[in-house]
Amino acid sequence: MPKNRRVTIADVAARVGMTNITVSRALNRPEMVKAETRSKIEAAASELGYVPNAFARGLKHSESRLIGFVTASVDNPFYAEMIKAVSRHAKQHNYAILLFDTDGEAWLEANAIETLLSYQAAGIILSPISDEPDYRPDYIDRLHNSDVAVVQLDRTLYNADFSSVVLDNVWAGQCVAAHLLNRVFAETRVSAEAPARLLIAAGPEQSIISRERLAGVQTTLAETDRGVAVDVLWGDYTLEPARDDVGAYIETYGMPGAIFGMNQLITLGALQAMKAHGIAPDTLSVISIDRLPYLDIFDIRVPCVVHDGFHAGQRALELLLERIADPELPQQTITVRGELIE
Amino acid sequence: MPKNRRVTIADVAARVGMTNITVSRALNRPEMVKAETRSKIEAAASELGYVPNAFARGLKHSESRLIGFVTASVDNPFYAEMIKAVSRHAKQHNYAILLFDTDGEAWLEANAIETLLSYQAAGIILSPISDEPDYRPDYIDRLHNSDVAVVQLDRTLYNADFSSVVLDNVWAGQCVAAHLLNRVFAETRVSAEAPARLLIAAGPEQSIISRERLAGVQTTLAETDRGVAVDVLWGDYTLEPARDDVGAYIETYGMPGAIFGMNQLITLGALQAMKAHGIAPDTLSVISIDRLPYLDIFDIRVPCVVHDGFHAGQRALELLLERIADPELPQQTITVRGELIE
DNA sequence: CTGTTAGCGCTTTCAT
DNA sequence: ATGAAAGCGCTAACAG
Repeated sequence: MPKNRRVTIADVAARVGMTNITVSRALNRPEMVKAETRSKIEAAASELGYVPNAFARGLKHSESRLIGFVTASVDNPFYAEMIKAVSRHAKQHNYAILLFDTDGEAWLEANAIETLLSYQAAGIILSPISDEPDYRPDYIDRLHNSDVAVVQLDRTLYNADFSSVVLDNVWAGQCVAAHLLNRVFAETRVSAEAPARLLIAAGPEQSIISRERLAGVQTTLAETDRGVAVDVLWGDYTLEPARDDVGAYIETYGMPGAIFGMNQLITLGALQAMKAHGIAPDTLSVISIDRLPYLDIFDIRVPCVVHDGFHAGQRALELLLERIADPELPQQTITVRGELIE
Repeated sequence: MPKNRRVTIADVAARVGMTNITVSRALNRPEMVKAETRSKIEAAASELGYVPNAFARGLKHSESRLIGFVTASVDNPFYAEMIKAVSRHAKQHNYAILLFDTDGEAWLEANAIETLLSYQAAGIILSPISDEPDYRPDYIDRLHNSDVAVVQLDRTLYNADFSSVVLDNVWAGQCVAAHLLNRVFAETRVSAEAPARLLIAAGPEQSIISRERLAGVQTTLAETDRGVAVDVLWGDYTLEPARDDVGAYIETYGMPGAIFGMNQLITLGALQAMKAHGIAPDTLSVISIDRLPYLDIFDIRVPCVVHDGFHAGQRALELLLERIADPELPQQTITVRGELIE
């Protein structure tokens, strides 16, 4: 059986002996049509299996009910959580989500933006591949010149004038340092010769997020007279380099007083390195940003600063909807503060 | 500064003193246009910031480059992996992904399908909220009557005639049973009075997937003369009921010989229940389907049958593309077999 | 190689 | 309360 030609509004109209426009109205502005006509039309529509054509409608209005979500990694659990939040709230407002996983590639990110523009996306939630100052993609201007609403999420483009929902990274660093001072370096006294060492496994050296987290740690440490020396290993927010570099560090300098992993994957890398060097997790204090899921079931406690991804995603969508409703609104930045979980 | 009206093909045409169609051709069929004209047009297009209107194009062709991905849980890591695979391969073929998280709600699933139909989606990858025989959503017929390609992924609708990529659930069950016979119940002898007990924490009682996994276990156990009694706790693939029911079971019947959790969350629930009852993970053998990530770092070994979500997603997209290319192709079922990881 | 015409499906005028 | 006509932006089909 060959598939039937698509049912249009005209087919429905013919069926009930009316014209297109009446059908259109019956379906979209029911109050403008006599109740009797309307129910005839509705019956005919569902009988024929009428489905409105989103393209025709979009072309007419030159606006769409599409929101783009652009991220470097759908499979990062923190992003998955944010996607879930965005998706859930978007559909409450009758928007659908176009999802782009850029895989960390600049050209895929540029493509994604281009595609969203061509679909007249009402808004874009953008978590770019990099927050480093020298990443200045060409699409920034096109975005500014178009009338899409844009909200950056978690990562932001350096100096780009868009709204954003970001984490309070300085605070997260302070939190980590405060916890370490209380628990791990509590005994430490000023001692220039053999200072206590804190090893920080960070993201990229130019990443603003990493630098803020580091700055948070340093300011809090500087407020005390405890002589804690900080060693930083720059990485890229993935597991492998963190594992290798922490391993190399331990071989060269021995065990530090504590290790701070700047995200989930980095921390897991550090823990793997420790395991490879026969260091049990409870011998060496490890602290993280982002939760290491379900470890509590096994009585492994890695304290961490946890951010509510669901909340962040929801706020981003709210910001986006506000800007869609009123494009003249000033850009806003919302900061989401994490919480230390022991 | 007010946003400029959208740049159309006509604006570009005016700029270079040509007509629409030439511009259209220069952009889409470069070989049909004189090289010189083409480069003038390309220059003008990029200068004006021309972006093709996907709606106009879609309306014209009555086809879109959109693929729908409908799932009950974006935040399930197994699905996240499949989404990543689908997304990566879709963009290689110039398709974008419309993502719908149905949150386990039938009406949201129906909405998602409706929306995809209205966007003339070229194809839909569908992982429905339930594979139980009494879940027969209305949209099945609409899907059959339309010309969207549909591939079911992981979960399938009972008796719906769509292609699908599913896991080899019977085999997974057999694998689990074989492993238990080798390692845990190796010593067990026929003993009608006090048989060894295997506790299975399953999904919904009517779920085909759960029943297949169970059937796999039972056939393999039946091939031996080891007297292993199987107790099944039906649940819903989430953590909490598994945790509570396993806890209650342990209180009533004491510790079983082994526990088999039918997915990641169920197994985690079982492990939580064990912890609550002071049973260390290495005292009681636990086996799972789906990997419990990163536990090896902590020397916790929960053997599991692991399925390659990335591969499954990729196969699903391939199947979909084949059907988009040739809608007359017969429906196919691809079975992905897991692997036991100790 | 380039232009004219027409139409995809829908909805916004402006009538009736 | 309903209808006629026009057009959103783009591209087949058919000239030239």
